[in-house]
Amino acid sequence: MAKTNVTKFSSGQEEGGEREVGGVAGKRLKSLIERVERLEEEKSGLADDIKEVYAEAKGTGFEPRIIRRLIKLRKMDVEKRREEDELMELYKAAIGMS
Amino acid sequence: MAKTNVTKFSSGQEEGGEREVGGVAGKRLKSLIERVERLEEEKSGLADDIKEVYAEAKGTGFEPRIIRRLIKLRKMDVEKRREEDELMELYKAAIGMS
Amino acid sequence: MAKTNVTKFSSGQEEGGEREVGGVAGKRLKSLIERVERLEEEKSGLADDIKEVYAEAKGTGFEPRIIRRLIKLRKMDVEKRREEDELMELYKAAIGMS
Amino acid sequence: MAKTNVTKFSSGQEEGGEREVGGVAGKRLKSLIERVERLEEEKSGLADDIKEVYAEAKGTGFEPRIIRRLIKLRKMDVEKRREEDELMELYKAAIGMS
DNA sequence: ACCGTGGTTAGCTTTC
DNA sequence: GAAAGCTAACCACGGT
Repeated sequence: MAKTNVTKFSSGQEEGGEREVGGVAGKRLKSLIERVERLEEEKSGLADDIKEVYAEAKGTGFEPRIIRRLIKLRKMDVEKRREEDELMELYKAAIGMS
Repeated sequence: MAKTNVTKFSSGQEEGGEREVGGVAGKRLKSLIERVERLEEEKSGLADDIKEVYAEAKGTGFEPRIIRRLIKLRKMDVEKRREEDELMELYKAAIGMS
Repeated sequence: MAKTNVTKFSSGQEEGGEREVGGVAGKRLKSLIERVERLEEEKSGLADDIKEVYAEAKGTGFEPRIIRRLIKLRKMDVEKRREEDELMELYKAAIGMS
Repeated sequence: MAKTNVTKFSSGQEEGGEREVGGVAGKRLKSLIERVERLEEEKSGLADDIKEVYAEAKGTGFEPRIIRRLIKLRKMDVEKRREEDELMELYKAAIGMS
């Protein structure tokens, strides 16, 4: 392992920000954490959107369970096709056609 | 149960589109499915982004495992604070301070 | 929760066996642990067998990667069929044919 | 690379069996695949058995989570001891005590 | 309100 | 040592 960046970093939320324990590493870590948190927020927003769609579907008489199954099946189709393509690539590579 | 909307819907991908089994319901179902699929695609895009951030973190010497734990902790703190705030509001309302 | 079975139980391996902390619960817990451990041993034995088969395959000129892909594809077929059947059941249930 | 054995092999399940693409290699490949599949089936059977044990444990008031941790601990102990033994053998060999 | 199930995520093993 | 595939823990949802 090259660098280790072992950084003491308080887990509390002292408003106003980090004391310079760990120096620049602290800043960097904080930035990483905030990026992840932001992305996760967006992600869970989308999860909520999806739930809304299912709720709406249910409201108009479509069973969410069935829709879920259909979507799963379609996804499996896509994956199967992709998998087949990859296998084909493997074959080609094996016989020197890559 | 009011409406049931049971619609046979082929899971294959015949380009050109659905035969009119289910009529207008088929259209509606298809639309629902596509909305969900689109949202899930975006969602999994974000998941990939998050992975990239962790990869980058690792590349600069931060252990993803630790970062994950920090984020979890921060999330718990946030939720705890939110709950406390809600409780506080409740109390205020109870004593006519709202 | 009915029973809780909170049992102090030493994690060390004093040959000769457990002192009766927890009484009968200790015996029971030990038995459960040993059953799981035995099953996991068998399981990892099978994993080794599988590895051997791949090694043998490789030794006779078959690429393990390709075999893995083939097996995966076959498995996907099986799962897809199962999934389709379940969807069908769901449909039947939805229209009261269950 | 000595032999390559690249064999086109249909992933579908046409009952009645393989056309003779690849000849004897096809037979051999099929046999390999089936051996692996059989072993994996057994393996996943054992995984199910393990789940059952945990379910039973839970039913009688033991928390699976705790049992898992105990088992992990015990495994680590065993491995640690084995490593120590190996090291000991090494030392013995080094000083001519083997 | 709880249980069971299904889906997601993280950690581990193996491969290249 | 990096990348992928696999497995197992966790979490959230739907059903009872």
